[in-house]
Amino acid sequence: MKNIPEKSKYHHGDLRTTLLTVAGEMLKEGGIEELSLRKLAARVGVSRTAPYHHFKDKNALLCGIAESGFRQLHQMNKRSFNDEGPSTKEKFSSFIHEYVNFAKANPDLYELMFGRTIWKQENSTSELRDAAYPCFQYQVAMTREWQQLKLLNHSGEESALRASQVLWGTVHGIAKLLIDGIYTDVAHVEEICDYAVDMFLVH
Amino acid sequence: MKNIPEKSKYHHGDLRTTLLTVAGEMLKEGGIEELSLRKLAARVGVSRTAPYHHFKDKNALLCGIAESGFRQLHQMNKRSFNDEGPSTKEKFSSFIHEYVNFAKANPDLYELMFGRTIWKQENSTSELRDAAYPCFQYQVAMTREWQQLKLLNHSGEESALRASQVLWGTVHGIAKLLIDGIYTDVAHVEEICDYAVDMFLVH
DNA sequence: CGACTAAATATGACAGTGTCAAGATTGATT
DNA sequence: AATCAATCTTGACACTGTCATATTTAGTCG
Repeated sequence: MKNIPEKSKYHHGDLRTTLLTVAGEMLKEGGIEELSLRKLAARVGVSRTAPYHHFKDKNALLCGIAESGFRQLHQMNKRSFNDEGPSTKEKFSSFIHEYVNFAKANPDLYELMFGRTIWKQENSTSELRDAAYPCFQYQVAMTREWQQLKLLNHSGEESALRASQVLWGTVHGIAKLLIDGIYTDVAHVEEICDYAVDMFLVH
Repeated sequence: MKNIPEKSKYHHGDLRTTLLTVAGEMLKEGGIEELSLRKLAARVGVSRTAPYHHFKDKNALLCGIAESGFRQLHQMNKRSFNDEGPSTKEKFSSFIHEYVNFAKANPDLYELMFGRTIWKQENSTSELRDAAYPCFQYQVAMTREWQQLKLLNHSGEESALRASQVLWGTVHGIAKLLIDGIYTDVAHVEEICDYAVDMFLVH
């Protein structure tokens, strides 16, 4: 059993978790560009290379942070979708709003989760993919149900995968435009989301 | 003395343009992470700090590259929208497809154009904004026309701005998910775009 | 309990980055 | 012909990620 040491200075005991936590804090404070391994190590009170015994490289650490982000997002979607209270239509609207608001509330985490940094050219850890793919698939499952209930505007043959790719594209795009600073009127996010919902619903 | 074979010229003559061109090439070849000022300078055959007489810093150079990207994109939209041949519905479909294919064909340029690198925290040059904003506004104008022709699915009060924000969000999101390596099936882009078009059209 | 091993941490080093300060060279203007 | 501002170079600095190597500690086994 590992007990959290209080005075032991050489061996930290729980460095991996601490690194992830503190790195998450730094991400929230100063964005990805302020997050360097050296600053992180200094803040945790450890040498510059100590993190390398818990993460293969910086990319692996970033994957670790993103991993927890995907678990959060997945859980948020599940909780919302399984809520017995609201109607299906309301839950569809909630999905759009909550997704965008998640990105708005955690801009740097979202940026990391979906940025090319960790996804491009085989950078993604298998652990990251294990957290992300179920999250993606859940969105397809939700879309399938909305589709079967004839909620979504569409003609021709239905495809839950294609529809979810479009829906996801929409929320992702809106979120990205917001947090990258291109949409400057953050105040109108809800209006944009409402409009998106209205454009997708069948009338 | 220092005699560079062929033509030894201390003053380059057109360094600013050359830097933008070569930087664009390097961006296309190895992505943004391979584009460093020092490598650029070396490739152009100039000292590391020479670029600083033409661009305030690296960010200004990146803004310059993105600038031409926005002019390209704007022109593409204009040409497509003013084409007399196809129907309005077909032009709406073209917009979606062409936008996503532009991003697919120039992934790193697109990434740069819409990335937080140049937009976040007052990084954007005024010249960049002068190129980008008209491009954005043109998309609103196109959307307004589609809306007035009752092409787009929607109930309630219409807003060209809101609709264009949603449409733009959709194409931007699909493009981003593609070029960031999250959608791995690049082969199905056209299908996704077709599906998006179908979801937005009124039936 | 002591010895040994493997895990965890530290130090030094290296190549790479953006960018500033100060000096060198040049083309154009006076 | 002399001057001057624009242009380019060299040197330097503080960062960064990461490797090789040495040091310390925790856990295990005899």
